[in-house]
Amino acid sequence: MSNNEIRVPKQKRSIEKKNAIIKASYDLFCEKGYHKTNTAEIAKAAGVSTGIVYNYFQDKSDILLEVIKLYISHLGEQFSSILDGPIDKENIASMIVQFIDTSIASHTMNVDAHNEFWALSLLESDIQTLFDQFENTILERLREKLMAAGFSHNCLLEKIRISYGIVEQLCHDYIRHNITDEELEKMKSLATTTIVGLLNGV
Amino acid sequence: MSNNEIRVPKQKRSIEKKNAIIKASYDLFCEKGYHKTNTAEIAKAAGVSTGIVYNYFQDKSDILLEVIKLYISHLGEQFSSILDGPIDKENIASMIVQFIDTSIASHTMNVDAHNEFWALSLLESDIQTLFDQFENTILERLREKLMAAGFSHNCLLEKIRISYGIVEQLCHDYIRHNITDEELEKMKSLATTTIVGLLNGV
Amino acid sequence: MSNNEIRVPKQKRSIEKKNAIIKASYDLFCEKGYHKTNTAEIAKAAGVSTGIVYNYFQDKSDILLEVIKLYISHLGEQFSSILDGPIDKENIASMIVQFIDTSIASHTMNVDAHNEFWALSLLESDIQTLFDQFENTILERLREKLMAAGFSHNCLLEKIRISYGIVEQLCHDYIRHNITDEELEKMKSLATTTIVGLLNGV
Amino acid sequence: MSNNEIRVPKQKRSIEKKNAIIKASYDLFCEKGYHKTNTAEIAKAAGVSTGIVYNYFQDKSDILLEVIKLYISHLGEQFSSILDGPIDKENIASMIVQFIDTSIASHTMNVDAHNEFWALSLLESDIQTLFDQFENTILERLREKLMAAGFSHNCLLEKIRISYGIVEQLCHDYIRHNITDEELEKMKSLATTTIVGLLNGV
DNA sequence: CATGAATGAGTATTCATTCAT
DNA sequence: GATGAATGAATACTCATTCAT
Repeated sequence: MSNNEIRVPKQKRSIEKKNAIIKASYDLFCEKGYHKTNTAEIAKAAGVSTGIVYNYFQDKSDILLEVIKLYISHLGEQFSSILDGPIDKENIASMIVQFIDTSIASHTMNVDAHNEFWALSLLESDIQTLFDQFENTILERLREKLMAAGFSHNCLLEKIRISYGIVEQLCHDYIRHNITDEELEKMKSLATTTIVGLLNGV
Repeated sequence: MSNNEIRVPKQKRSIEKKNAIIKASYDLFCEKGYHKTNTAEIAKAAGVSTGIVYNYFQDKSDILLEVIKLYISHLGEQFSSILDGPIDKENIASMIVQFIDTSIASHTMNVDAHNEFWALSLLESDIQTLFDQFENTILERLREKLMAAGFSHNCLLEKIRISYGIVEQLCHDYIRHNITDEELEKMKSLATTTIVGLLNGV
Repeated sequence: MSNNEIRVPKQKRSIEKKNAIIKASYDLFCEKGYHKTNTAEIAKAAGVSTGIVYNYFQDKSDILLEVIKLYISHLGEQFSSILDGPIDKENIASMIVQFIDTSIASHTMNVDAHNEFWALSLLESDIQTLFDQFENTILERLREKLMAAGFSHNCLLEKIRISYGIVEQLCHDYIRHNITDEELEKMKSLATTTIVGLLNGV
Repeated sequence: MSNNEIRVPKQKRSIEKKNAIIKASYDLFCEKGYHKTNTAEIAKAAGVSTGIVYNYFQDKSDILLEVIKLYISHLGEQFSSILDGPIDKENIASMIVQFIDTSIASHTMNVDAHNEFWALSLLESDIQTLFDQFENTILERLREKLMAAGFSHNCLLEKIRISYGIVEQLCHDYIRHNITDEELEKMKSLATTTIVGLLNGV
């Protein structure tokens, strides 16, 4: 009741400290998992006392939320070059290859983060919402890009969702090592062809 | 660690007791989640003492493993009618629709179980392996079926993996309520067409 | 939610253990006060583990409630000889003297317990209720006794309440050392006379 | 312990600040209780920084002591009209009624303050001493008044102590709602008669 | 085999007090 | 003097696992 007054740090030092806590938590959650990381460890890794953590965060799950936001912003950055760049209807295949490669890189770069945060998103609706919003934003931006590039408006969002599923499955199979490199190449090729066909279809 | 003498129950009563524990755990994990269910609750729900649980299971995570196996066997049963039945190359579209509907039903029937166990699979490699094996088995059986039905062997497994991703994404979007029923119908239609094209493609 | 199942111990060993916890808590609360006694100390003093405490008690304040009940039962016992014995209208004065002496002895015997538990009764309504019930019971039993002894029914309970106040003040003054022994004797004498007059009055 | 240099504020602003802290604490202690009020809340309510509190007070319990003094001075004021006014031996009954009414009003006005501070007085000897001194002062002043009004010197202080106990019990019963309004009236009447008799007695 | 009482390590959070600025 | 960010010790309660009976 009384101590709900979480500081919104405006001073540079405070912001740095809050970010240090988020960063330290991010690393620990990836390394040990959220549930197996305790607040004392977070404070120590961030170079602060245990008490001060609660000046910046409501509770431990509040830290998690910020960590997830950080993770999602990383994801966003990785796709920004594609989403911000121009799309040419003629070169759509190369753009899809680029998207696939970026997705694979993004998943591979930090498998632990992906697994941990994705798992937590399935368990906590707050986090689920964040991921859903992110996914929707990305897909919507893609839709606008593709519309601008002259692709048919017909069922465009649905086509993009299906395409997104194809790419996700590809990443999933790759990360889990269910497939060989040879298979991956075949899948990439098939995926690209399929998506191109889908987008160009009626 | 030293007490590895977990009984493999052969007596009928023992087997029933072990199954009761697994069933009770399954229900509780779906209802409350694995982490929020404690062993005392499991024992009580199964109608046994807390101590006896450790005669049948190494530890709590060992119970989880059995529960996951049960869940996976449920999943397998749901797809068995499709996988056991005949596949006709001409009617492939209707078979795909059936597969999609079964997948959606399977996910929808117990969203909690799906979320909970899927999340745990991301966090524990033992469980991940079980799911991977299941996925591989299903996809392999599909491949054999499709080969028998006369589909081109060329990249067939890769095509199936991509198709599987399309269906999973569809289920995901449906469960998360990101899409309307109208969108769902469009996606089902698109998905079917795309998969048919994929399987019939070069 | 799930662990509200506080055992009501029926086995002899369990009852002994529960009583050991209550007794140890009683002593510690008197010695250090309720707030400055932690659950680890209670468990240690009772010769049990910290965890088992929560098999018998809901939480720490639940222990306090039982301790208060024990204290009140002690108080009750100390007055039982007076409340159970016969009262003769002619010898009412000596009975009052006896009551005063018992009250003083009761307060003096364990000043710490009196102060601690009385203070807590002012801060927690649960405890206040227990004390109020005790006071009401005692006064009611006195009323019945006095009625049986032939005292006027008129305003009898009110007279008893006032008399009770006189005795309490006396104990209070004695314990706080506000008064000398000489004063005490004078007050006892005055109190007795006043109460006798009150009870015999119209 | 080493920093005993608590400032005795002489500047007007300092005194105001100290008083603001005391006043804010008084209100908070009544509202939430001493233990459930933290120093950050006190500082905020007083409009000062948390650090400055320790320039004026040794520690938190030192604030409490000042708050108790304030409370006691409030109590004193409430009785001053009676203690300062003239007492006529003939009209002693009405003066007693007035005293009773003032006592009840005083207790009723802020039951929380009464309970909280009275409880703390039982737990802390410093506070106990303050209350004892107050009680002794009041009773002594009453004694002087009554002597001046011509009442017998014989056992006068003892008579007053007993009378005081009667009034306190009355307030206690009233606050705890153990008694009905009808009972209260009877008790007030009986109390007055008893006290008058006591003071006029040998 | 079976019981369920007992263990005790583990953890998020609070808050009086200090101290760099 | 004044600030309020920072400290870190303290504590109730949980729960997987064990073991005496």
